[in-house]
Amino acid sequence: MVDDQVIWLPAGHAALTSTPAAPILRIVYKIHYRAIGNQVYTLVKRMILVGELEPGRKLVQDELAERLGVSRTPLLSALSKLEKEMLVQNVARRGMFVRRFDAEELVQVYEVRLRLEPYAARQAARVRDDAAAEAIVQRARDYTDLAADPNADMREADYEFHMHIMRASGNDLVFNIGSSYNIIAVANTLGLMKTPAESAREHTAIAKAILARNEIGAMRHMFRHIDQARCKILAKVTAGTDQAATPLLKKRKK
Amino acid sequence: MVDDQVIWLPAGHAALTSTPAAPILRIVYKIHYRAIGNQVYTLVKRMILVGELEPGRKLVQDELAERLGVSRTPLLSALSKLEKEMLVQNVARRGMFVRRFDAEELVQVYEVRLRLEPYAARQAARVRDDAAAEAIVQRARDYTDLAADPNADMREADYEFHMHIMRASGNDLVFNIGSSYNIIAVANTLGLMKTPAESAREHTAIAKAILARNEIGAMRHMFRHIDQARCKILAKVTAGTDQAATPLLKKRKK
DNA sequence: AGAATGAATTCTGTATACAAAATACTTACT
DNA sequence: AGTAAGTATTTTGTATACAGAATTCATTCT
Repeated sequence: MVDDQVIWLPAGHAALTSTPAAPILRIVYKIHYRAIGNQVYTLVKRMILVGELEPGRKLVQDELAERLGVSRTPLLSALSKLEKEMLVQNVARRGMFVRRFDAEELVQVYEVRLRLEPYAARQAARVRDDAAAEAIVQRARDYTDLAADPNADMREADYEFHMHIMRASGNDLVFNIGSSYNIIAVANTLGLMKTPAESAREHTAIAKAILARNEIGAMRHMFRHIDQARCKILAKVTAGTDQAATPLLKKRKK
Repeated sequence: MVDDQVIWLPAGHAALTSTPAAPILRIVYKIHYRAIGNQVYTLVKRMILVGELEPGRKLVQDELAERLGVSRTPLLSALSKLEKEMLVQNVARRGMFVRRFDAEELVQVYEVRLRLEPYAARQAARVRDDAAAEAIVQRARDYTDLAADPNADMREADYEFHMHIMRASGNDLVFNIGSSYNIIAVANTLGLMKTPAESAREHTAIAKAILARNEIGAMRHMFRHIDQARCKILAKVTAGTDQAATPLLKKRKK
């Protein structure tokens, strides 16, 4: 169920993936069979997120199907899912287009993240097992390492860190929502909201709190982490508008 | 984008639905064309939510396609979307099954609702226009009226009330998540957590706050409304641990 | 009779086919 | 030459076809 949401690190997530749990109890000895449709879904999703299929681009079905070496049938299933994820938009009788996100939508994504991710962090701190905690700490380290390189693309590392926490929360719905929609924010480089170094510090603090089973700390750190980025986006969006940015928490002034 | 998520009251929601916004600027004079695939999606979703297709039931593609009078191709797209919504589960090479939600998953749904809906109510109170406010108040009235009948099925009215608020919040993503994951409908699968009269009172309070542009009040009322139901479910879950509280009615036929 | 084996059937996953809509291209006309 | 009409081509939306896996049924063997 949680499967096939993974984009950047299939290997890393594979370990986290739960088995399909057939409605009929029966031990399945077979090697994991993965329908072409799902592979196509994952591939196209990656192509979009990586930017190989840029926003606004029309996805000609024959062309894309041939490129992937499959027929249009599994491609259609994949595109249907992507449409539900708002990554792709179907215009009747005209075709599928890679969606273009504007700043306002980005704000909405951040509003949702602001509600869900602090909860996820708190839950992760509460219910995490050692493996999950270690994985999160490792992702924070990875992010920090990568942040040293000023030219590095931080999106993958950011995605991994946040998704691991949602996964560790034990709330599959949150993880599912995250992998379906959170990526949107990641995929959209409206410019970095913070310096990588800044984010790296925050990631480390969050990871530490989860490791220490510090529920409130994990929640607060996560909240601030997201709220700050949200405010920066809001500022950009409402540059000329009266709609005031409403920080739910005052920024700390140093 | 927000289209085709609607289950119970297509007419009511149709007015709320935004037009597709084609990537290519062009005025479309044509009458709204609705792909069979989307209709199939809506129909199957309704069949599942209404219980016509009960949890655990295998969806034989030929059978279902014939019943709907379409081929398997649009059905597959629909099922792909429903799979993403977790309403349906695909078991490789065995088929699609209507998912069964256990109590634990219900708790997860409530945890998510508890984070998103108070925010939605607050936003609705802030940005609502008069039409939206009136619609919400009306839904609260409808709910109250229906609650007078002790045998009434409250689910539709509940769904309508909550979805209208999410829609009025102006955050399409929240609305999308709500309708995608059937958050409301699913949350009610174990039966309503409160008496209809109790809920009716709370709905009225929420609607009133939104009408009065009382942001904090709307948020608080909504929070309490959901939190109480969540607590009751939690109680059920923890209480039922000794006694296997999973009513699995196996239906084997033929 | 009951288990085991194998054939027949059903059903999924995927490819291909086809009609109608949309788009691109030609040609005729002013 | 520039525009409009008409024709050809592409592309979508949907149906049908088909191979092989899963399931059921029939048959044989003990």
